[in-house]
This record gives sequence, C-alpha cells and structure tokens, in this order.
Amino acid sequence: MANLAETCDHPSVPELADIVQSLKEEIIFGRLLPRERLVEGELSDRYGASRHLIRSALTELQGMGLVARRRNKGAMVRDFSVEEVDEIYEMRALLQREAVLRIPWPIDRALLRELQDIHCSYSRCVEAGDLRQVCILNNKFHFTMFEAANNRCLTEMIQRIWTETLGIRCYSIGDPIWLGRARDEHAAMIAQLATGSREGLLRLVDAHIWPALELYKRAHGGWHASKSRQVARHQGGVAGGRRMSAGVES
Amino acid sequence: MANLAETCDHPSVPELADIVQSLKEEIIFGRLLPRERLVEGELSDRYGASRHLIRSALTELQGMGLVARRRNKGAMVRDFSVEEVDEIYEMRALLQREAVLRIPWPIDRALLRELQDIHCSYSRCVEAGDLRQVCILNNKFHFTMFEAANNRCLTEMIQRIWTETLGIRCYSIGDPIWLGRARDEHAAMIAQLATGSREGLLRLVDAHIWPALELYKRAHGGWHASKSRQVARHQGGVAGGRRMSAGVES
DNA sequence: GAGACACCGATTGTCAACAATCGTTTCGGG
DNA sequence: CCCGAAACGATTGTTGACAATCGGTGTCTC
Repeated sequence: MANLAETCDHPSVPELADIVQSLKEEIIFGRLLPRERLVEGELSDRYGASRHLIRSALTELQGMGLVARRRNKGAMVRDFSVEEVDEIYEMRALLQREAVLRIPWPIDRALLRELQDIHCSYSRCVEAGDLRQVCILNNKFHFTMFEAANNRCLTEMIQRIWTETLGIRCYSIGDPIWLGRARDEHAAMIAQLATGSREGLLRLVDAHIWPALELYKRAHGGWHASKSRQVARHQGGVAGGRRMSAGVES
Repeated sequence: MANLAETCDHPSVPELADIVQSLKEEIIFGRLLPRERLVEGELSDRYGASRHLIRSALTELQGMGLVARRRNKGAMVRDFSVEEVDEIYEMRALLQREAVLRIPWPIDRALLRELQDIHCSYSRCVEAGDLRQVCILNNKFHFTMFEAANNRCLTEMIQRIWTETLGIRCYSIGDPIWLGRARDEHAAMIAQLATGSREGLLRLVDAHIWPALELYKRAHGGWHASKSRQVARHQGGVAGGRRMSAGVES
C-alpha cells in the first residue's frame, strides 16, 4: 500500500508514516495476526520511537479500520467474524462492479498502456518473489483502473475496504499458486479492456476477489464461526470501525 | 440517545464525546461554515478543555471526514467542491438503493411498527420546531430502515457518507418547507413498506436525497464552481477525507 | 519603488512525567 | 478447599511545558 505518507498531509511526520507503514505490512504479511495485542510500550521499544508517536500510529490504523481499541485495554489487530467478512466482500463486489460500470468505454488508450506497464512490472516481481513490491503493484494496478471510474468517493470507499481487508487477504498474498492465478487474471482484464467487452471485464473483476476470501475461510475452518462470535462480543463496541451509535449526528 | 460514550467504547471519554458532538452540531446547524478554521487554542478556551482533548476531538472529526487538517497549519471545517458533492451523492444513492434491495420483503411487522413510532415522534418534533430532535429522529428513521438490510459494512458506509455530508445538508435542515416535505416522504415510505412494492420504496428513497443537494448547490450558486477549485488547491492534499493515492484532487 | 531576506508572533507538534484503570494474584476467612 | 476482597503489576490515558514550523511583516539594499 504504497505511499499514504506522501498524499496524506497531516498525520505523518516522516517517522509516523514509517511506523504506520511498517505495522500495516506486518499485518498484511501475517506477522501480526488478528486479535494480536499491540502494546504501546513494546512497540515503542521496537521502533525506538516515543510512545506518543506509537499512539498516533495506532490511532491512524484505527481510523483505517485495521486496529481495534478498547479504552484502558489497548489495541489489537482487528478481527472479523466470518459473517462480517462475507458482508464486507459483498460490498467490495458491489463497489468494484460499480467502478467498472463507470469506466468510460471504449477504454482510453493511455490508461490501457499504463495498466500494461504496471502489469509488466508486476509480473516481473511475481517471478522474482518480491512480495512487498507485488503488493504495491497489485494495488497500483487495481486503483489505476478504479480511478478511471472518475468518482473520488467511490475510489475512497473501495480503498477503505481494501485496507480493512489487508488482514484477510494475508492468507493469499504469500501463496505462489494464488499469485500466478492473480497475474493471469490481471492479464485477462487487460485483454478485455483492449479488445473485449465491459461485461467480460465485470465478470473478471468480480471473480478476482473471491479466492482470497475462500482461502481465509478455509484457514479459519468451521472453528472460526463459533470462536469469532465470542470475540465479537469480547471486542465489544469495537471502536476500530468508527461505528457510530445513535448520536445526534445530524 | 445522546450516548455516544456508551456505545462507542474507545475514543470517547465522556468529555471528548461531548466536544465531538458539539462541534458536529455546530457544523450541521451552520454555525461553523466550511473552510472555517478550527484553532486548537480557541476551542480549548471555549470548551474549557485541555488542548490535548481538543486535538483528539479534531482527530476524530477528521476520521469522520468532517474536518480537514494540514500539518502545522491546523484544522478547518471540510469543504466540498460541487463536483465532489455530486460524486458523493451518486454514491449515496447507490448505497441506499442497495440497502433497500436487501431489506427482506415483505417487511417484518415489528420493524414496520418501529418505523411508524419513530415517524410519529418525528412529526411531532417537526411541528414543535425542535430541530435538534428532528435531526436525531430523522437519522434514527433512516438507519432503522438501512440496518434491516442486514449488512454491517453497508450500514457503516452509508453512515460515513451521512456524517460527511452533514455540512452539505445544513442548508435544508432549517428550511420549514423542506422539513414538511421530508416528513411526507417518510410517510410515503412507510406506506410502501406496509402495503406497497419494493420498487415504489426504491423510488421514494432515491428521490428523498436530492432536494438537499439542490438546495446546497443553489446556495453556492455558480460562484462556488470556480471558487471551490482554488480552495481545493489551497487545501492541498486534504488529509480529512483520507484521500488516497496520487492526489487526484484535480 | 520593487524585490529579497530575516525576524516575529501565532499555532501546531512532541515529549516525558504523572495519574487513572484494568486484570491478576495473593491473602484471609468461612 | 473454596470464595471474596484487597493489593500489586502492567498498560493506558492525561497534563503541562517545550520545540518546531508556518505565514506575515518590516526592513534593507539596489
């Protein structure tokens, strides 16, 4: 997830951005697992940063929906129940579908070229096994496409779900089989953009998201279904998702 | 109602919740206008709270997309260009439509009853001119309906847009004509739920959101179109909206 | 008089010490 | 042996002072 630091102006003194980025990567690459505690003091030592900075980073991650916090109890990597994951993926499908529907058709040649370039780099990194770069280029590929829909609000919502589900997709990101398959699917998308139909692209983009979900579910097995319910209760009114209550709100 | 503190666990030491709530209300009722600066010291004095608390409140409002911040320059009430507002409303329409499509049909009688009750209270408050309560009940009405779609992710996304657009809808919230019309539309929705069709409800829910947008646009006139572009640049990589990559910004 | 530079006030960002809170363990009584 | 209460250790939340930064103003030179 490339460069939040460069685009997001405020909460990112260089060091803070680094910490956020690092934690994000530890989550997506599975070194930090869901429900794992994030103790401020430990992180403070590990990164050699003041606890204040760590707190800011956690707040930011919380805002991104990656971390859940409970007052006086600390932060943990956010965990999703199977039901929640299903709901999230339904929305992801809806939004991505909408994005594809809004891409001006036939596709702009410059955009197509850009996607092809990204895909080339992507393929190379897959070969080389550079997971970190694969991740970055994967994001770039999809968001270059989604941004063509020309609706910032839509792009932001997809981005939000994208980030939230980092911890879910961590099960597929390291799987060579899945990586190869994703690469092929990207190639197929480009083909549809170049000489195919919008409907064909729609099918591809939609089909593209489910394998990671299946992998996640399999990793959690049936076990997760009951367990997660406990956790859901344990997390209480999880503050991570900026859930909001019936405040006056308006 | 009024108990943000009880439902949202972490970021809401009672006092903090109050400040956030208060600022939110000042924005929706138009006492704080878009682009208005929010100086920490001033707010600290006004609320008699420590600057630290004010900072937290601003961070929270930023997370909600109501406030934009720039490093070392402070916070301001977030402003939307006309183009952005259009994009946001398109998404609002999409999501609300999806919610209606997901409500189990025929409608659950208990839910219908609940909506009717809310609508009764709502109507009374409209008569009484209690704007604050009107707002609260309006939210409650819509979210009771949206939650019936049974997808937390969807509800949260609608909620997010709902909050973000508080500053937009402030133009209609005080208009008696609009209030009466909204009340009638709510009644019509209940009628469709009770004995009508899903398609009828869809049309109503969709039509319901546009008047506020029109009012906003009229209030800004053609003037806003050019002006807002300057502002967009001035706000730079606005950090409020958690905007993503490559400063699309244009 | 115009432009560049340096200074200054206003404002935000950072830090380290202190206070409050939670979960757990231990101790005493039944 | 079991149960409840109090004290402890581990963590998080809060505060006030200090440092860094930005925009603007005044001045000096050409």
